[in-house]
Amino acid sequence: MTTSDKAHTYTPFPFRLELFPPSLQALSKQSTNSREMQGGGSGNNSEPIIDKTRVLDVKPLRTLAPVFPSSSEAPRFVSASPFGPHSSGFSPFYPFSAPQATQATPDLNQQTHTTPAAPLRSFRGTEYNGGAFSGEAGSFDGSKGSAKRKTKFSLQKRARKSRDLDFGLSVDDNNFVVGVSLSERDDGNREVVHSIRMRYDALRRRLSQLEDAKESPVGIIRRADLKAGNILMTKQVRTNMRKRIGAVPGVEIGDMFLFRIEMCLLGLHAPSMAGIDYMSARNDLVEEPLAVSIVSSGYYEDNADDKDVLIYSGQGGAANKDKGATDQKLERGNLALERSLRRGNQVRVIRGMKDSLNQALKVYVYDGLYRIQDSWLEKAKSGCNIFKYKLVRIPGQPDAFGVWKSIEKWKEGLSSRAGLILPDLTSGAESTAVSLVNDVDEDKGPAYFTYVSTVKYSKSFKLTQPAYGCNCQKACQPGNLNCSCIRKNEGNFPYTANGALVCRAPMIHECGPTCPCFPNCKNRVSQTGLKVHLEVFKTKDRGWGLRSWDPIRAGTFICEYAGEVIEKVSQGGEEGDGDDYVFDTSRVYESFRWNYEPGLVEEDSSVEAIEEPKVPSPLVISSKNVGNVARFMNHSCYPNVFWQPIMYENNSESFIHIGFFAMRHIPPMTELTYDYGKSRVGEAEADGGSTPRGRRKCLCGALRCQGYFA
DNA sequence: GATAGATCAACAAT
DNA sequence: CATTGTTGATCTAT
Repeated sequence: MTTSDKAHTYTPFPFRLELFPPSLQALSKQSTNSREMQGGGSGNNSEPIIDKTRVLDVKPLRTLAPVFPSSSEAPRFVSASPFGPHSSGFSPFYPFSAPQATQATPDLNQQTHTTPAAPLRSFRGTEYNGGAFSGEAGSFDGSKGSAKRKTKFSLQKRARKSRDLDFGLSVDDNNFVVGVSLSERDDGNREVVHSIRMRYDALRRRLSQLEDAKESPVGIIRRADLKAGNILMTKQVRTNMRKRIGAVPGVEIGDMFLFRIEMCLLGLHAPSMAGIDYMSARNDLVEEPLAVSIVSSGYYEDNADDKDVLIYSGQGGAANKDKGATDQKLERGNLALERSLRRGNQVRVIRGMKDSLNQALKVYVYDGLYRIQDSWLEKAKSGCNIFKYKLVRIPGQPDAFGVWKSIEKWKEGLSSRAGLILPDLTSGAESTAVSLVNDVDEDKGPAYFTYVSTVKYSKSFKLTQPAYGCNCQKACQPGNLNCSCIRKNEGNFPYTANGALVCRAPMIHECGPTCPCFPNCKNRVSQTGLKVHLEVFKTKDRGWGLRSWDPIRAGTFICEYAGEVIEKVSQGGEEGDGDDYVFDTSRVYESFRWNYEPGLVEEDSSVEAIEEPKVPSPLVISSKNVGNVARFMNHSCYPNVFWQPIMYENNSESFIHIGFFAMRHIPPMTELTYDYGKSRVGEAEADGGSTPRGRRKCLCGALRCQGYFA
């Protein structure tokens, strides 16, 4: 097989050769070698050698006659798929040094995917994409300042009006069903993928919230993940339904998932449970199954220690309550993997592992494309035969699972973090250490400041409105409307059982230090300190930034904005004083949609939660001299973190805190960013194209970067 | 009191 | 249309 063979096969997709040019050749050679070696026993590599002589009673897989000449590596039957995986949008990410934008907004850097220029924007207000609520954002164009409040209410009305037609399966004139066009259901892109993911998780959190509030007998298993998935599947809010070999448009290496259903909705891995996804491949000679993706979840005895090599077990044969373990058969997924080995096909690999923050939960990472290099039969612990497949990662792809592995080692102290300056820059002020790292230059740390973990109000800024807490005697129970703290949240417990924020709201009311409920009350999420292991690190061109060693699930509380509440400086030239460390609720922030769509939940047929934050009076916090990790978070026009006002009382006084929450799932080592907003002063100068006076050039790198901020 | 293992209902794909 | 096999939350034992 030669490169030109490939080029010929993939003629419609010229990106293909740009993808992993050196590795393709290298790997082709490898797999050819391994095929040649098959008759002779073990390969010539140094991977774990399995004693094949111990396997009895079963014909070796190798007796299967190859269906195609070995040169037919490139499967013709998929020639119609949009292989340009990240084709157009292929932008490698550099987990340890890249500017945040590369990771946080890789999708927006390129938009030349195969999706036809469908009038996506013309769809009603339920459509939103990632952080930029484009459908609505348009209405903000040119709007200054006060326009925001007005829109907050009109947004509600419009959304409700648009829901008059049944959200069922009917397709409207534009071929859209709930915001996903027909063509996007076949072939996705980054925007659609982000949109579906956010809608899914918002719906899932809302369903969890409703379940939490029900008084259901213990032992009942609640699967909000499946329920949300089922609703979106039924409504056709899904993409990449056309199966394909190779990359899936819109899904990037390193993307993280919490539920199998998420991967079904995105077309990354269709089966909701089975570990092997395959498709029937046909040419003039035969029809045979070929594997397209696998999930290594820990259910079988896989070996997933190596970041580039995965020893994967076939499916079936596992013991369950009705029957004991049996030998696996060479059928379905197992057969597909075997065929893919012969054909040298790429196989997508999703690696599952325990969530470092909660061992009971699982996280999945899309680790890119692998090729199957070998297969054999092996005795499982049960004594039955199981198939084993050796998958090797195609070189040249950005690290994904490898990053997680490295972090594991840093945590265990097996290898130290390169460039570590301080193991804990908070000197114990936070319950979780915050690393200080610079692997970019010689800078030994940010300028001196005093670390505090919460916001400090001076006397004159105390709010004087009457403050009262709840009277709950234990932990506040979701659904208990006798709890005044819950009533203040419109009767909804603001957090799921896992502690994720369900919805944005004008204000979140938590139980305060003087509420009588137990300290383990789940309505104190923002008061229990840092939970994720954060790292302050030197960016290439934007000073210090913040990122996490732990995966962060959408809705997770990250930290609050600590500092000193200050009297708002009269706007004007004075801001040139150089206080870059200011948070100000009165700035103009990009509107975006994060909450669930009520039309998708029976209980919420006509209620729409208002998202825009609302504080009684502008709150300005300076963290220049006194602050916490939040002061290191950089701005992005396409952020992955948002702020949310939170109020709770202490000794009959209410205080507002600014909490930061994850907008979407954030894989480890991805820079955390939020929208700094724009000050209203100088807004009129903002149309000139260049950075207006007093503003700062934005380096976030997002496609929709506005060019400046602050 | 973390933590591993057992249990069980859910449900998309076939 | 019934079957299949794996999942994620919860329960139980250590």
